[in-house]
Amino acid sequence: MSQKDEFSLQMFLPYLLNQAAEESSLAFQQAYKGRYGMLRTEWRVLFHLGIYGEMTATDIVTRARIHKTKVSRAVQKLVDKRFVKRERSDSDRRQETLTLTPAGEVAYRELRTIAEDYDKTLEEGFTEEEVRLLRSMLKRLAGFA
Amino acid sequence: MSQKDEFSLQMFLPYLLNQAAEESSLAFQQAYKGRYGMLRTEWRVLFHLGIYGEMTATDIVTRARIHKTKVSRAVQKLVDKRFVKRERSDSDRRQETLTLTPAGEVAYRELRTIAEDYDKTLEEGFTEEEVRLLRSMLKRLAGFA
DNA sequence: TGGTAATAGTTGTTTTTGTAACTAACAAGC
DNA sequence: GCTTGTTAGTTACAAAAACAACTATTACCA
Repeated sequence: MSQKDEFSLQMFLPYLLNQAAEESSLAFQQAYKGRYGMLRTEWRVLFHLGIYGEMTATDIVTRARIHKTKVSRAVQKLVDKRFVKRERSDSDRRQETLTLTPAGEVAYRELRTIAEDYDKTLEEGFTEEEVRLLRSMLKRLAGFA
Repeated sequence: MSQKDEFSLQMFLPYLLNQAAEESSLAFQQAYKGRYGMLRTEWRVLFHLGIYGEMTATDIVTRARIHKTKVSRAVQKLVDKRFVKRERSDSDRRQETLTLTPAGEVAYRELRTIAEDYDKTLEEGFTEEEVRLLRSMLKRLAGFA
């Protein structure tokens, strides 16, 4: 299968980023899907609550850049799984404050440990400096910087 | 919104990679979706044929790591758009050889130019050496290396 | 050569996502 | 205090993805 055209998909950053993101997400997906039957948005919501504590759905929308319908559905599923407690706020009865239940805390901590360990295996073979630079470039490409 | 937990999502490579991939894909999506009404799998198939020339659907499945049902449906849409010609192979009548039509070549070349230009804007602000390292790390994370 | 397995690709069904429209609560101005 | 606009979150419907089952053809091998 020789090249007809000298352009390479592996030179195209959006393509390369997507492939790297998909490949590197596979093993972690086993964890949250396999153990807890979660979808991608669900573990992200769980982690946001685990990391930042009490948040509203809109806080998560803003911070994680997930569409509000996806957040709404993920929260509903996490509530069904008894991982998240949802309470209408007294000061503004439109919004609801979300917090992890004890079971949610346990799930978060287990998944966080898996995430940390897995991240270390991804870093294997690269130097600390390389990883530091990779993260900083990715943050900028992601628009975090 | 202070941190309750010292773990950071921005330190977790799968998350960071996904955010960077999504953000960096947005602008290019405008091009293939807006101009040609294509989906992600469609431009990828188009590019594979543009780059490598004649291929079978399975070749694309293997090389692009896209599930065969997605490839099958993307090919169908590209055939409907008159961008791809599909022919049963004589040597093995199970497989079909795919090639770009002249209109497909035109679309490919236009999108490739947009891709190249866009890639350059993504690289802005980084040194050549940084970009080289980024690509090499992403290739390894993607399992290309 | 005839039977079983493997491969190429498609189709049908179920989940998940995307988009728009919706309800409920609050805010602001007059 | 009414009207208009905005915000928080949900729901309904359409589009797309995931997964499994299917047809047709070829390969293997006893």
